[in-house]
Amino acid sequence: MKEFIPLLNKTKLFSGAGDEDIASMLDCLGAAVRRYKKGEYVFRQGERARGLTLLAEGGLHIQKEDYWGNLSILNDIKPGEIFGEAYIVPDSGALLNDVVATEDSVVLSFDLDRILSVCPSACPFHTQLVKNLFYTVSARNRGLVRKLDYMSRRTTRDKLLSYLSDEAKRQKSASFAIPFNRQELADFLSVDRSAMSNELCKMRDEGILTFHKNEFTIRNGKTK
Amino acid sequence: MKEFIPLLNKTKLFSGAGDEDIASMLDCLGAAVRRYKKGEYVFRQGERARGLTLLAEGGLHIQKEDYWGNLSILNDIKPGEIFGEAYIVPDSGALLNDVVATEDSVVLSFDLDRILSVCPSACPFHTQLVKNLFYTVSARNRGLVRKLDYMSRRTTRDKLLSYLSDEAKRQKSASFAIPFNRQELADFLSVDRSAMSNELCKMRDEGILTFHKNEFTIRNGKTK
DNA sequence: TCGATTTCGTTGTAAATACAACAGACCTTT
DNA sequence: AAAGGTCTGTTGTATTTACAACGAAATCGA
Repeated sequence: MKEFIPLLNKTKLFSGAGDEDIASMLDCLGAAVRRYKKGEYVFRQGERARGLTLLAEGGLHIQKEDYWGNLSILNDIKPGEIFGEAYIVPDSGALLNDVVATEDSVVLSFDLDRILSVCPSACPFHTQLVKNLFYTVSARNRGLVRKLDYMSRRTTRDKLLSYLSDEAKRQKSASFAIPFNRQELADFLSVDRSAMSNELCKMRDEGILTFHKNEFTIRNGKTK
Repeated sequence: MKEFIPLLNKTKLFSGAGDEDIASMLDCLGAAVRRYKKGEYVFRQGERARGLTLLAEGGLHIQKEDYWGNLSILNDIKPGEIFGEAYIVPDSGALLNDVVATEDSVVLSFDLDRILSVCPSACPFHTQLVKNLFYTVSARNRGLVRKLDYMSRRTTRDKLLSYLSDEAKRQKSASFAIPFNRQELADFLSVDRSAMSNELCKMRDEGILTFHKNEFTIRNGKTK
């Protein structure tokens, strides 16, 4: 378990913690390691969350598939990020989404009940952990609002531009990679893949942007 | 200020607090009262949040208007609910949305800095407050995910059905009122008002639902 | 290296949506 | 009661999108 300390040191959840803090938290919170092959489900819609979970290695998609097979991708999770954090409170109900490994992944899970209950003697960092958790949930909240902003655009082009320009701003570069292939991007923005592909090529021909696979470059300071 | 204690007693934020707890919190957190006429802005996009805010009376919409005048309604706030809670953490950046009073409203605001910093001696309830705050942000988080679920539907009909059936489930009744008129509902679901009105009437003619103004009834246990 | 699979772009058609314009119902105010 | 305004439903048209099908390119695995 100690092999994860260097990683955890860089996460927002353990921000401000020393190695010895993290070691005692891993123990106090009953951390467990799970490994998933690409394509395997970490959680399924309708389940109860089993605790706070953190991605150590690999990649995940938070997504949902309806009865007709339509896939909708809510979010992309990268190493060091937590997920399912909105379900660690009582009465949060069943999970609304599936969580799927997009590559071979390692997941750490922490005991549900011990996180929000105080154990001041054993874990001096516990207070800070709750605060960090709050920061993280707030950040997720703002991220969801940004996604709603993309989705509220009426046309595929506007959805694409708002997402891509936001991503450029977030990565502080006009050139950036996105964590989706074309089909996944379409499922993320809830549009048709072929229509989206068409629109991307039109924008490329108009000189608005260039791309190669999942690498995009926005031209002319188009940041709206 | 004490006139708000009965209201605050019923809010999730002060859940578990006694009257004396609330009174000392109001003092400790530097609560201030602001009043807004219908149509006035409580916050504007791009501002920095001034603190944690709670709606005491009236109604608010969290919304956004783009350069072309297209309105997008993110959320509806009712008395007892807090808003802007995702911005009380450091480095949260500027507000992404406007907050507008949909009727004459009374808003309580609490001091930003004192909420997450511990003041154990003065406020025995402070620890519980942070926990309640965390619960509330988590609940908001899940609400945003639900909204993303409506918005990810491809057709106006599916957007309407997912929203209305979800609202029926939430209000635990096949008959329920929504906090929007037609134009606002369209701006909430990001669809055209006339097309939406058309679709509503078609569904009524097909026997899927009935409505009168903002009162809807879903028939035949249609809850998908 | 070769074959199989996945990804991506392209096209055509049917369906759904946005937009504009308008009429009637309803509400408020005087 | 009348006038003015708002809200809602309706219709027609232009635009946009979804859907299906296919070929080429890239990727993967043996």
